[in-house]
Amino acid sequence: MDRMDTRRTRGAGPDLAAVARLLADGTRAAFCLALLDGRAWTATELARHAGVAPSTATEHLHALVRGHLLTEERQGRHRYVRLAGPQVAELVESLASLAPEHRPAPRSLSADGRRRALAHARTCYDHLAGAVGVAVTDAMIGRGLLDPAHGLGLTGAGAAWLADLGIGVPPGTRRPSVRPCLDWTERRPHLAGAVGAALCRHAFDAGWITRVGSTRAVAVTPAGRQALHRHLGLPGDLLAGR
Amino acid sequence: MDRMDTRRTRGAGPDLAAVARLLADGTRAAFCLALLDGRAWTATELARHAGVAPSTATEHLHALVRGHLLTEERQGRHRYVRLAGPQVAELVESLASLAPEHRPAPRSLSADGRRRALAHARTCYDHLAGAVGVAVTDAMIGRGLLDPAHGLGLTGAGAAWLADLGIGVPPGTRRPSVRPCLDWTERRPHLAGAVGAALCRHAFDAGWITRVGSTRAVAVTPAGRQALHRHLGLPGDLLAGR
DNA sequence: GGGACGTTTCGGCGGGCGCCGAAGTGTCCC
DNA sequence: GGGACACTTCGGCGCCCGCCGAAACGTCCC
Repeated sequence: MDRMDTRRTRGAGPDLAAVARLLADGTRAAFCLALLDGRAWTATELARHAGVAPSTATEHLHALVRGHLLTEERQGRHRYVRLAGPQVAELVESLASLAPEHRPAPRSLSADGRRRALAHARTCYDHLAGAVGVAVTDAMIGRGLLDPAHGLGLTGAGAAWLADLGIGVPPGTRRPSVRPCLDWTERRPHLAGAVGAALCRHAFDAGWITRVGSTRAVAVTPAGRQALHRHLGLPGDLLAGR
Repeated sequence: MDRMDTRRTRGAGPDLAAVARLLADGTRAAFCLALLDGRAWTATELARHAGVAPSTATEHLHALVRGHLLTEERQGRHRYVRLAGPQVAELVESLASLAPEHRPAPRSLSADGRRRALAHARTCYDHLAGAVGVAVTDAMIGRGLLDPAHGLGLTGAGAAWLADLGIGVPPGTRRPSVRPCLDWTERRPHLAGAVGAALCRHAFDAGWITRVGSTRAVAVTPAGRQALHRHLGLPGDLLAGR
């Protein structure tokens, strides 16, 4: 029997495998995890982040762009890449959530700490996730700012609340203003979409939250605790972390 | 520089890549797509389905079980495997939804037809998805059988409605009785969880829907159209497909 | 123009891994 | 017991592909 015949593994096969193969490499996976912060990175930044030569990074980025997981944007001698969309971010998140690191009974103490920090509060693409993200969403529903009956649509009161905080939501965006996004720790929808992104950006700008090191985990600052208590009635102990 | 140092690709790397690598092979992907019907398959069935030797299938199944994507159950000389849970099914679905086959502007006419059939109605793990699945869920919300305010919880009227149809939902199950599941065609939650599974099973048993060939696509039968119109008020033309 | 720098292309190397067939183990049933 | 059958283990083959460094290309800025 001809060998070529049996080697359909890498060649034809279901298209599903082609997408998975893009994320099956440690370096490309590291790129996507880094890009999960929603920002655009240059090729060199990603190369240094993952610890590979620039030429290697170029090849990986080509593959990811060709596979429609990333979009690129050239500016002068720089090449910026970002995740191609929320679906890609969700895919990366759900892959990570099935990894051994996030399975019950974690191995090491440091891994456990990392896991808990991420479960508490983190960015998911461009909005807040984790226990804090879910708590914020629940509080907004409880105060009538979001309408759970219409896919977490923004109510009139919600729009006023945002305006009151000085949070503007770009109206021209194609994305639905709010969109539920399942959380891997809570398995419950939380606030994504344009509103979620705007809220998250404001929380960073106003110093409510800060990034923990260079990870996706975030910490709620004392000012953030105060603000979230005043504006949403969230209890201080929930936001204290741990 | 030592070569071992730079070869962290396959070895260490982010755990995300390890999960993706399990689905990055055409044969393993074919296994998971087949298992997406929610049933348990034997190793030999899967081997024949994917066109590989039994020994090859064994190795793949070991990898998938070790990676917690599949669970196994030995019965006599048979080894049954099934997807490890709804999260895995969702992962496989979202990988497939990002594959070129499901991207806008499909290539061939046959691929287009397949795509449309799947978009219309299909099984997703153990419940209904596609336009029909979403329509059923919407109708149930509209009739007060599901409560969108509590994560698509079953209302009292909903429980009575199910009982009236003779649909029993196993109470001992750990899974939440209803659970939203995002649809790749509609990008909207539809009815999953124990209730979704029971409803889907009943629809098959009562002859409301039938499988199209050996794919995951399903067709609504004339009897099914009648039943869905009577019990949920769904219009006949929506269910006619195409 | 010329140097600095971000990015790309290309060759070459080497390990990982998916494939098979043959032989071995366990289960079922006559 | 003995044969059929589902599954597993093992050895070997060969391709895929990720890695690098060197050199080329573009852009920017002095």
